[in-house]
Amino acid sequence: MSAEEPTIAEAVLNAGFDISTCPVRDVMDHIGGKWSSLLLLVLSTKPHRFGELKRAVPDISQRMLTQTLRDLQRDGYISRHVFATVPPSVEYRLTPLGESLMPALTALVAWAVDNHPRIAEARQTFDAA
Amino acid sequence: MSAEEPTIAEAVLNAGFDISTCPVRDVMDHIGGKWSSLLLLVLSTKPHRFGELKRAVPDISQRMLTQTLRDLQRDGYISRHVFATVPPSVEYRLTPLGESLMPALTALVAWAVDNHPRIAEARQTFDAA
DNA sequence: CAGCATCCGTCGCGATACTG
DNA sequence: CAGTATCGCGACGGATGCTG
Repeated sequence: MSAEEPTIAEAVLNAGFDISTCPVRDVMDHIGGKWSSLLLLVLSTKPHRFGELKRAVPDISQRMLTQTLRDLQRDGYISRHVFATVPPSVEYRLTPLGESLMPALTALVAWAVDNHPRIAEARQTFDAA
Repeated sequence: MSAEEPTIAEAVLNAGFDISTCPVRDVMDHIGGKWSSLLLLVLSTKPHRFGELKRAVPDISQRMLTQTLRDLQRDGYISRHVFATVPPSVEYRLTPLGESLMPALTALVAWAVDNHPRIAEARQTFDAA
């Protein structure tokens, strides 16, 4: 049964991918957002407060930070803890589910770092024509 | 030097991530597109012609198929081979660079398949409140 | 400090029609 | 068969100002 075992790609493809049930779309469409992966990466080092996240990702707007954090929370990647202090503070941290995603995500990031020069080169070559 | 070795996340974060140089953004922003990962997945099984890709991903528009393929080609993930037959046929296949990406990408896909139920559950819980 | 509300521009993406 | 061209909408996302 090992000789003709379908690859992961084949398995997913053969399952068909209706937009409502396809895990690839459901997951990729969310962590593929403009800020999601970056925020997950930041939170993977340690829990952060709202302001810390804003400073860690300088060019994110307050609006998108709030919205992206809520989306990540909704999907169960991160948790939100409110401390009723004065002034108030809110801490965000990865959930176990979020942590379980990190190996795969960092693998992709590591690939990106390694192959970034090659991509830049490919782009130059393509644009030259 | 192994005790305090920075993680991949820390390394990327400490390097700062200007929008022009950050590999995470540069790569994620592209393969995070609506169709990119799906097409790469399809092409990872074997080379496909334009029409085959269209049938393999039924709900993609011709416009987005053309555009996404061109973007993937520009970044060096796939190559395009024209056969001057009648009628004409064009074959797309992964480049070595594209193939080198697949392990990391399929790892993410595998995670998505495994944890899809958990995400759906998290969403339900969140939306209930 | 940690948001929410509003306005507004950009662009991703689909639908349709046309071409070599 | 494998595209290109044009149109249009809706979502994404930035800037600004207000609140508990």
